[in-house]
Amino acid sequence: MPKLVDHDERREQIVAAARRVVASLGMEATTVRRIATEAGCSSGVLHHYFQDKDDILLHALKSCHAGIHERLRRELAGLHGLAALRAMLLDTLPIDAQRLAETRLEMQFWARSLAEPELIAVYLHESSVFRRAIERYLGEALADGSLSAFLDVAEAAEHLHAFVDGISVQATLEPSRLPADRQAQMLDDGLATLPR
Amino acid sequence: MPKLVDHDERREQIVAAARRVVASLGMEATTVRRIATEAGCSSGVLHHYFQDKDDILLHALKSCHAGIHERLRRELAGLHGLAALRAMLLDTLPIDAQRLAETRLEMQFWARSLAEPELIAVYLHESSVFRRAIERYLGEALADGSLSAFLDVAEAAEHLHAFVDGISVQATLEPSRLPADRQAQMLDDGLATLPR
Amino acid sequence: MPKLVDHDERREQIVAAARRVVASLGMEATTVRRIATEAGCSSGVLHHYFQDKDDILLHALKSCHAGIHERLRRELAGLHGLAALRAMLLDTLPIDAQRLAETRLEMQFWARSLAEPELIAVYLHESSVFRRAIERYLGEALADGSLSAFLDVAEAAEHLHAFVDGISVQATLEPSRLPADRQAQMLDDGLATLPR
Amino acid sequence: MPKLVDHDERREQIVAAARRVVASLGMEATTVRRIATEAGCSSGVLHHYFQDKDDILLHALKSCHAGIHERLRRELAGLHGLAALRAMLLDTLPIDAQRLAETRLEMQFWARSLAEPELIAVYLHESSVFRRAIERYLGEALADGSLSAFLDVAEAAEHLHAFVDGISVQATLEPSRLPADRQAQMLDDGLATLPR
DNA sequence: CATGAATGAGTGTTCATTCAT
DNA sequence: TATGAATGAACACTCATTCAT
Repeated sequence: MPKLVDHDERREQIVAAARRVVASLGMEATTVRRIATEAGCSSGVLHHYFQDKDDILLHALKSCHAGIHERLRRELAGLHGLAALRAMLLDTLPIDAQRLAETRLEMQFWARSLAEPELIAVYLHESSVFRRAIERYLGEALADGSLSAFLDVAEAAEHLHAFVDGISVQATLEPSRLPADRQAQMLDDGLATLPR
Repeated sequence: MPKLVDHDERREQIVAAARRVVASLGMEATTVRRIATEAGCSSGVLHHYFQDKDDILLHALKSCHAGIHERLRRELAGLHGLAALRAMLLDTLPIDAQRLAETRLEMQFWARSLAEPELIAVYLHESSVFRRAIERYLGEALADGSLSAFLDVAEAAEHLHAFVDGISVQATLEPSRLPADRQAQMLDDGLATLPR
Repeated sequence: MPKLVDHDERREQIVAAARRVVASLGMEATTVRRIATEAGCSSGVLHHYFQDKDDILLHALKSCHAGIHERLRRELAGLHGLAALRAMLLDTLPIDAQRLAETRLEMQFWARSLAEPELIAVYLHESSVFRRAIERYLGEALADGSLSAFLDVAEAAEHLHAFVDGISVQATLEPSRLPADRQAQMLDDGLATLPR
Repeated sequence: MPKLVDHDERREQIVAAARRVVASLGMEATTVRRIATEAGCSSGVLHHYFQDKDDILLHALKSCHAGIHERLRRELAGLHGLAALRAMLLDTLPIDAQRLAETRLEMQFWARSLAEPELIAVYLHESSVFRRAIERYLGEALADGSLSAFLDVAEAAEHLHAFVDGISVQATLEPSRLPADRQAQMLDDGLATLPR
């Protein structure tokens, strides 16, 4: 009988380690050896589970996205319209250590994406999914009368997307200036500009 | 002191080369040799003018900021209030090749900043200056009556800053979706939410 | 002892796989894992049957030799003198896919032998056996009068050995220039120079 | 002023080191570091002069060929016909330490060539040049009457080429059995079979 | 000042080998 | 006996930096 290892679990461990390293040390300081150390294994083992370093990093990014989706699924259960919209947008902001790590990782990949078409495709897909979710909740808000029927949903989604990305950037680069409550306040103010 | 002039000129050449390399190829592909090649000199010469690679990159970032400030000084001459505000914010968006390069460079440094305190200090200062400029123009708009006296200037500046940063991120990662006129439209829509 | 049969059979499978890999991909591309894959088993199992990689390769070489001997035994049955000599020499030339693979493998081991005494011993033994066989058939040819009594058998054997090795090298490195019939023609021409 | 280094001379030093390493230790034990050590420099410097390891090895092979050609040019000056032919063929045999090293290197590349099209092209060219030289000298021998007019020059060249390659292989794998005088004797015996 | 050759630590990756299961 | 996960040394190669010229 072979050594019993849950292949998928092991991959997850490595990917989680990669996420931690990228988020905390940045992309430039992220080496295969450091990921291995963080994962508590030797460097060679990473090549049993991933093709190469890029493969690990790509999975780290996708894992981050998947984690966010999973969390959203739980948190948005039963929510609709503006309530769902606010919850979702707030959830993507770096309002705690976990989310800050996610945004830091995302920003590392933004930089890398600008030189790597494969990565930018991942971002574009994610971005599109995110905007469609915003549009859905805006649509619900329109339907239940909490927003004005004259609202251009697509445009508003675009605005909100840019807005929360901007907040994320600044709250990540200068966490002390934009603590969680400041971010939430900004978000609520932004949502308040939507026509009722 | 003619030598000194040459000296500064040479530094500028190198810094400009570094800016081009970082903006076009990304931080990871930016090597001292490539900067030297782009600058049309040998790799060794860079260490006569800069302490090390980090020093070059730091100056590249500052040079980018200085260039923007210089441009703003020219473009905003004679402008006040909302007109100045719009012009300034529009000027930071990636609406043409030059500004796109600047944003690409900035985003590369965002990622690097997250692991380098010295770089983040540069960002924080720049960010603060930018926000104060926004506040000044908002103040002028308040004074000339084009904006409601109830506007919280600091808060609005924060919002606008985040908003244009968000637009920048998305227009840089997905230029086809957010061409110049879309960006301008978004900016104008954003400004339109300010209370009159 | 049924286990023993399995044991030897398994060894043969591995050795045969090793021969295929070395002959087709060359020594440098021959890894334990590739041999295992080719043999249809895991990489770890190879160490149950062989001490290490060198041991596998050594057996691959010996197996190749044994296969040739076995084939010669069948093909030379009933043949004597010049007929046997011609058949044997022709049999070692890369005149078909099987023999080409054998020569390719042999050449891979030549290179490796130059740095490994243990391998060169195998070659020397094989070489000596081969030359003695040539001498035996030359002796028979002398005895039956098909060759001149003045022939120096040992010297002629040396010549023929070198000659067929040379043909093998060239036919292996440039198969298109020396197809099977060309090789046979060269061999016959070479044999024709023996004094009658 | 830059450090004065004769670029071509440095390349030659490295190539010479590579030749020594390949010839003495074999291809498998030939690492970039070992070549660097043998050349008396650091491993990084090799990449200033060559693209990669393959490039170094390719140049080592070509350098070996060039060296042989240069030597032949000197040794064959003024020689014609059979005398030139004998001198040339003898020169390629591993009759001394220098030529043995050359043959050992060549055999390392034979093995490697079987998996690398680029290398085999080098061999094929060299092989063709060599055979044409043999044909030229045979033609001269025909013309001056030292060989029979019925000789098939192309075929004889092919034979001689194979023959000296075969002698080389055996003298390299078993130097004690085929010392220089034995090789010379075999070559002369082989030449003696040419029709007068 | 300028050059670019040289260094050597560090990178991603491969691989024979070991060993818990 | 068989597995294949794990190890870690070794590899080719890159690169910021140094320095003799």
